Amino acid sequence: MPVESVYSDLVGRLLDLTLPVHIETDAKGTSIISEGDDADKSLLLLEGWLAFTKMLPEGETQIIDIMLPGDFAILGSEYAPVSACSLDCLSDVRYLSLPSSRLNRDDPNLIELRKLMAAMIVATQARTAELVLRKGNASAANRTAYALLELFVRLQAINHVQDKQYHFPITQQQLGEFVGLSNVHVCRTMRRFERSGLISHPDSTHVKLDDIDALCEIAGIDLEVFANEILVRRPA
Amino acid sequence: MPVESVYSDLVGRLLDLTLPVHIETDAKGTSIISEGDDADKSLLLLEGWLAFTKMLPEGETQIIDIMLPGDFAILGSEYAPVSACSLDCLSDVRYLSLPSSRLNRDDPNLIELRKLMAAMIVATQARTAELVLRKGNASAANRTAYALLELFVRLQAINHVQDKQYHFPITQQQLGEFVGLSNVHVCRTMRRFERSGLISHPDSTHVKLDDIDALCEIAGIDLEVFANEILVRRPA
DNA sequence: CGGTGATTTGAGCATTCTCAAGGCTTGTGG
DNA sequence: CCACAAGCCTTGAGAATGCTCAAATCACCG
Repeated sequence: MPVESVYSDLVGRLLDLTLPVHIETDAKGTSIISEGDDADKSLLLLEGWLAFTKMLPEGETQIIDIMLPGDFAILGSEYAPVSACSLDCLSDVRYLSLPSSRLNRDDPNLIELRKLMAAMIVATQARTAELVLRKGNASAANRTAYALLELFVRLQAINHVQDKQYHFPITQQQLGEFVGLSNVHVCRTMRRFERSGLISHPDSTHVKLDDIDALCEIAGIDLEVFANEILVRRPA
Repeated sequence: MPVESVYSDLVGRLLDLTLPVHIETDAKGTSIISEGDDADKSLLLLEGWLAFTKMLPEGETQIIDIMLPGDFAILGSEYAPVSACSLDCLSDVRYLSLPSSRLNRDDPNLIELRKLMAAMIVATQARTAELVLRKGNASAANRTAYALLELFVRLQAINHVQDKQYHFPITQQQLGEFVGLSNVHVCRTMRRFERSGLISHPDSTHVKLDDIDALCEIAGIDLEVFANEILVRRPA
């Protein structure tokens, strides 16, 4: 399903403004931007999964945030033009690239657009805050369950979940880089979930959350409260 | 030193706009906002230290980000009005509270103001990304050295560092909540630094970084590159 | 000078990591 | 259609980092 139908307000507004916007595409594995690059622009993801990543000098990689279709992010701004992260394609992607200067003019249409962008920034910060919380204090099971639920909630909001099941294009290694575990321990944890009947793998690129209540229990979240925090509350 | 002189452009612009802005004050230990509260506003810190915090159900607290004088943060926005974090005073503070609606109008003065705000958001995201990176992969020494250097760089940018030394109003417990270590292990790590001559404590509320190069080595950062990423590059 | 809260140090324990090896799946070329 | 290669998943065993519990010391404040 094209995300345009879901996020039609934001995308529609952008296109209405006749901004010099063109859709770009990149293949899985490509790096759109590298840490330290100059980038005075924002990005709206239309299709696929993107990861903000950082590396320690020793080569350890960390995924800071995963962008899903419809998500918006500021990569850099005029007075802070250095990208703090790399931006890697976890799957094939389509996105809009938006120069900062185009979004900050006096134009009544932009007021509404900026409201939406502010909401997305707040949502992103909320997600990252949850990630930090879990990395600091939580067990491997907690973090893994949380990651599966976060993706579930966000994908559900854009109609990418069917029958508690969604497309999962990343490896256990990458999931580990996201939640802060070794690939080995991700595997153990997921296998444990599977054997307990919490999740299953209909095929190698999908995951199904069979017992969402149990996962919420392990992750320590109330699904409804959680969704309120990390999703943009769309204007009616 | 009043931060107004340093951040005069941002504060000055705010005051110039005759926005209905008034300075608020709160005492150390106070909670300005709680996780889940409605908050459709932003905040500009003038003096003192603030912490964004979150808690797991079991009671484990995590500091997500520390705000220092001059820092700006969006707490919530119209379409994402629920605060994802609590906001606690690590010291006595003075700050401006700014309703979102006031910052998003058609007004030439606001264009420049929004540029500054965008830069602060990017800087905050960069800091948080670094924090996530370190929580995921780094040792206790790395994380502790990093935290000390992050505060050093940020405080230096607002002239709050003298002779490699700065005011440090938080406990080891709180530092642990920030870097994701137990208070016991923070203590061990800091004592090790002290015995190795990397840091010292001129008095109980100050810390001095005696060997910054060694700390950078441990934290795995290049101070100049790092400053470029996490600081706002001020317009000339 | 007692009391409260913070820091310091020790000892044992637990979670997760690293290293290693085997199996499975997918794609490619003969 | 089969053989092989590459990448990913799975499982085991030992090692290490950081945690918890506990107790002693220290600093500040009324």
